[in-house]
Amino acid sequence: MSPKVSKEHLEQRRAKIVEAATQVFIEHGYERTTMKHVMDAADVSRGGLYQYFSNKEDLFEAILADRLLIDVAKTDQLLKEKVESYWDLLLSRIFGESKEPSDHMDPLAASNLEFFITGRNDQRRRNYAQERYSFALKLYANIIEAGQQSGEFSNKQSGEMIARSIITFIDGLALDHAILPKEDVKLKEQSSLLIEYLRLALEVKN
Amino acid sequence: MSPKVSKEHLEQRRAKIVEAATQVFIEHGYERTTMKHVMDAADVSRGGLYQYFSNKEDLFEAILADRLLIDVAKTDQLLKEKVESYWDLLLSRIFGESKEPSDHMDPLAASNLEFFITGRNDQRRRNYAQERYSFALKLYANIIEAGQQSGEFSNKQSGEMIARSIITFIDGLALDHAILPKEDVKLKEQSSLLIEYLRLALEVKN
Amino acid sequence: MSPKVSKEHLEQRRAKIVEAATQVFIEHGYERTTMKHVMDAADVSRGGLYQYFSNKEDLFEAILADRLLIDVAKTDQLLKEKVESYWDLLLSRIFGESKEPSDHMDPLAASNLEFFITGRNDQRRRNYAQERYSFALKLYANIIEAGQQSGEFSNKQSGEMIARSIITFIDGLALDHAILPKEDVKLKEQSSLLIEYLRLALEVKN
Amino acid sequence: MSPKVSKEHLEQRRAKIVEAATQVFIEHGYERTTMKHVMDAADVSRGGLYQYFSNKEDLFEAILADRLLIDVAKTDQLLKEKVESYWDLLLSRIFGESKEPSDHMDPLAASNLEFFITGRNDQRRRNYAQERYSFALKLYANIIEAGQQSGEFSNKQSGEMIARSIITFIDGLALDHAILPKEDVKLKEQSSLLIEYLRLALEVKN
DNA sequence: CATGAATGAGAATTCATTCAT
DNA sequence: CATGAATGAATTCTCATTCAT
Repeated sequence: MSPKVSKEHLEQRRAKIVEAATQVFIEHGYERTTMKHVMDAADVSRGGLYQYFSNKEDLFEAILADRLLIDVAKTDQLLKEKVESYWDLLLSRIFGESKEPSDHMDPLAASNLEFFITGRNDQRRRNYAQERYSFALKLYANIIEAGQQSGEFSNKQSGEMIARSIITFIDGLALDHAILPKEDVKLKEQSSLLIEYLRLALEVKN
Repeated sequence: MSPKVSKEHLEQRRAKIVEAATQVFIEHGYERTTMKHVMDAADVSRGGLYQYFSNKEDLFEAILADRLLIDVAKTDQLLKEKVESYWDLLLSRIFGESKEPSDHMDPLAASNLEFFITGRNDQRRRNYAQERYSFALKLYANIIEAGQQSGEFSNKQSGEMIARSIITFIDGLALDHAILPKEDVKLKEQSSLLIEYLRLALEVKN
Repeated sequence: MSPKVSKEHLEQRRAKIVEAATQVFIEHGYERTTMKHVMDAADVSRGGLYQYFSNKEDLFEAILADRLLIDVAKTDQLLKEKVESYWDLLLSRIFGESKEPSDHMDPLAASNLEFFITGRNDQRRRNYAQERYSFALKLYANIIEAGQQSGEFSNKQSGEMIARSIITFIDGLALDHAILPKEDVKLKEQSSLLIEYLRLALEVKN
Repeated sequence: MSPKVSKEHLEQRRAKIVEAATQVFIEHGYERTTMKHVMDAADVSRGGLYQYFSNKEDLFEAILADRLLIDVAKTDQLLKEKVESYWDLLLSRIFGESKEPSDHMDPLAASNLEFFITGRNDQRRRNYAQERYSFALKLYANIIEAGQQSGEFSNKQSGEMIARSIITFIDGLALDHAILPKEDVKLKEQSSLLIEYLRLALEVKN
């Protein structure tokens, strides 16, 4: 009994839904998008949608997981390519390849925050949030601690705490960016301040 | 001519609703609380509730406004009492009277963020968010700039940008505190890092 | 124990409510006006309003009754003044003093129809409707029959049936006038047709 | 790809709702019927009902549209069959196949009037009313004008105005029939008067 | 597997009427 | 008498989820 449809076909269909749903979530936010929105955007039937994702939460988590995978892949490549300096590595981790502050932010970030904040009383969601947090924390902390051991960074501050404060600040930026007009957040300038701070805190040589 | 009930009674009733609603919002968050929740908690009838607040948004904004008033009053008093050093003033503005990092956070903060983030596509809500942001920004910026002019703080960094980054970081803390278990946010430690950073950025003497 | 307030005062108050309510009913129609609308327009308190009229239906009926009284008074005067010809009498009864078709209609007529048609399943309302119908019928019929007896009108058609058809046609006009744009109803022209018809049916000499 | 249920099934279901709703509207009138009434009568769930009709207004308009279609079909057939005399055509248009006054009236007529009269301040409803009026007007006017051109009717009166007055009178009849007891309206007799009038106005030969 | 019709719990809001002061 | 706060029944509409075909 071979499956009626190929695995690729299923994968394609799923990918199409994920992509369409991402756009919908970006546009309407997590709470306000309905399964109907997704159905229409992905051109799937109700039943079809539920075949792949058993509810809105599941769908959103799938999007997050997919993106995490991509993110991890990027980081892995980063680690392979450029280890000239941990400082550069840290910057590219924070700001992407350009290693420079930009006035752009992941368009899904707002819905992301929304997802976790509206679900903060739900244990499942809390666990998921924590998992993701731990993951990100480890990522930053590893880089910083490696830099400290190599002597590139100072040991004055705990690497983990610096990592935490990076995440906190970026979360704050994402939040304000979601809520306020661009003129108010000054994404770029604030990012520069963050770099400035890190340079001081880590006593980066150069 | 003679009103049925005294003005105080009305105020009391309103206050009772506001208080009860605050607890409900703290417990369930903004999106998840329903007017029914509030009715039950405040022991008011449906109609009674709607007499005072014409919908959930209105009710929540009333709570925010009430709290802002209290906050402003506190700040005013602060300004009258202690102007020994702008550094102290800034700290008491950030952490309250104790001027010290604590592991406690305004319990309504989470719903607050939720309110603004789920309503980020609503113009009315955006305006409201911006208004509140501007208000807070001015508050911090004024203190910092006064400190700079007095020579207590360095001019190296723009006072306004520092003010912005304080807000961003605090927002990030509130967000993470809402979502993650206490052990992860390390409110107190991160607050200390913030102080450390400000000390560096403002080149506070002492 | 003399009453605390004079009877005139009460009458004035009542009249004020009736007048304001009339305007409100004209503007919003019967179903759509709320007691709140009336309260605001008449500048009375809720309780005050209910003191005079125990509900919306009662209020509306009071308005109708008041207007009927005025109408009856006018007719009485008509009868005293001008009995030169029953034809003239009939016309002034239908079109008012001018005895001529006009493009204007009692502004309350629409709410009137609405009142009776939405309440057509209510026995009380039906009775009231019938009462008013009988009254109007008698009015027209009396004039026509008197004209027939005087020889001014022909006996070919039953006076009562003509009276009925006058009412029916006027009701139809009121209805169409309420619903359709002025251009479509052609109130004046249709009224002229009615006269034309009556002239034929009654074989009016002149 | 394969739809769950046949198109016929959907049509049947829709038809069932329309039919049930028609009965409900006849019984309670437009304003007084609630979607719950319809749900119960049609044995549909709330969601099911809203799947087909997005609100009460939509539902009612659907009923009207369905009936208009039937009406148009009947007229078309009429036109094909009997063009012996325009007079007969006119009568069958007014009174149906029997061409004779009857003491019966479309049971939905009352709700129909109610629908338009309670919605007279709503632009959408007004447009709809006008559209329907224009349609009916053209229908009558066409017949009369054709009769005038053929010489069967006199040109003395404008065909369009006669058409208007027919509609006005029928509307009046429907109104009175909705509100008053049968004994008062005398539908049959008044219809005869209408015929009499038309015969005079059009100077019908025979 | 895919479809989309059907379900029904639940939330918001309105308003006539009552009644304590 | 007058006031207007309080009540709560009633209604509309939405949407996640199920399930027969």
